Amino acid sequence: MTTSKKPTSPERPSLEEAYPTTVEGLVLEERLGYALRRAQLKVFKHFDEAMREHDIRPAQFSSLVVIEGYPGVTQSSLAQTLSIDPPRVVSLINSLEERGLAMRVRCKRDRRSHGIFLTKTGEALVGRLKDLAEQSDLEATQSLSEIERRQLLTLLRKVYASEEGGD
Amino acid sequence: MTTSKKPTSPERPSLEEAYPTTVEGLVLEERLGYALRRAQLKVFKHFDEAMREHDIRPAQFSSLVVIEGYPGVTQSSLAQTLSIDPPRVVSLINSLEERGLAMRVRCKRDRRSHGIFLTKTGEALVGRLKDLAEQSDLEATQSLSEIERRQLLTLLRKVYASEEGGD
DNA sequence: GGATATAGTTATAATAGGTAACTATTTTCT
DNA sequence: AGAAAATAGTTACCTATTATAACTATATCC
Repeated sequence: MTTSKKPTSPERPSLEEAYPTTVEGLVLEERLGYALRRAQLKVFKHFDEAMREHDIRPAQFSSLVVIEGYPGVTQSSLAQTLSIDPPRVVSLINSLEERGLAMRVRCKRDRRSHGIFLTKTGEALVGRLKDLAEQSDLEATQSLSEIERRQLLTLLRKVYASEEGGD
Repeated sequence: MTTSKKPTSPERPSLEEAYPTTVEGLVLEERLGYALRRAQLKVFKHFDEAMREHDIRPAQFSSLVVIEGYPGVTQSSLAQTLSIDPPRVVSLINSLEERGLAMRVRCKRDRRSHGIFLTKTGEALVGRLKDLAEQSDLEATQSLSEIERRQLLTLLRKVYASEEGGD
């Protein structure tokens, strides 16, 4: 209906009164999804900076950490753990393998699946990366006290851990 | 160095002992960035479902809400408020305009800039969308008490509001 | 042993997000 | 006033992320 496409303000909008260049989100600030996205944006920005030297992206880091904790983990297992889908794992592991950080080992029992292992370089690197990530998190959340940071982590885990209907 | 590309486990990895299909994140669970991403994934999934009927994406919703709060807001102002860059705003407003939800009005004072306004349909829709978003947030965070939800929001805002070095 | 399921892969497409360069207008400075 | 610089928006382009569908090779089930 074309009649509904009129501007809501009477006839001539009050553009003479310009708003400051940045306005507050108002209702938006009450939205959890929005707050999450903004906070994540900030934390990831710090993370990127911290990892730039090693050219490691978030998903690569997560993979490395899981592989370290579970040497020989399968790709499907990794996919489920990280909540990403199989094709994504392929390119992820490819990139790690190309850089000599991890490698696939064909499983003897079930030759369809691969176990993934860190190389020596991979193992050395992931140790360093964990420190950098830790420090990056702290910097990104400087505005929080240690208690608040812990609280935040707990609350976030409580949110995503309850996979009710899900994937 | 090729010598470093050997698997860390002795010679034959213990693939015989397969891990369960989903393993825990271990160190990963201590990472704020990871927790944020996972929580955001979940909340956004709910949001998508809630908005599917109206085919509205998160950025479109945010824009609509800001425009509603500040009728006549300029595109650059919107960009700064939502922390996105100008080209992104263009396609965003284009999509809203094409669907008859918002419209650009050239500013008489400074004819370089446009004020953005909701149409009548846009205004009607955003009211409905805000309810849906609110409900979606509640569903996505069912595992939290009302107090915890409030706490989480406060902590998240505290994180992203402190724009220290950044944009 | 043939149907079915699974692990991984490939190809492909949609989308988000970001940079650089361009147009139109306004402001600044001499 | 007029040239130079700045600003708002746009366009074109490029990259990374993520999801989907189809394919292969193995393994399991009846």
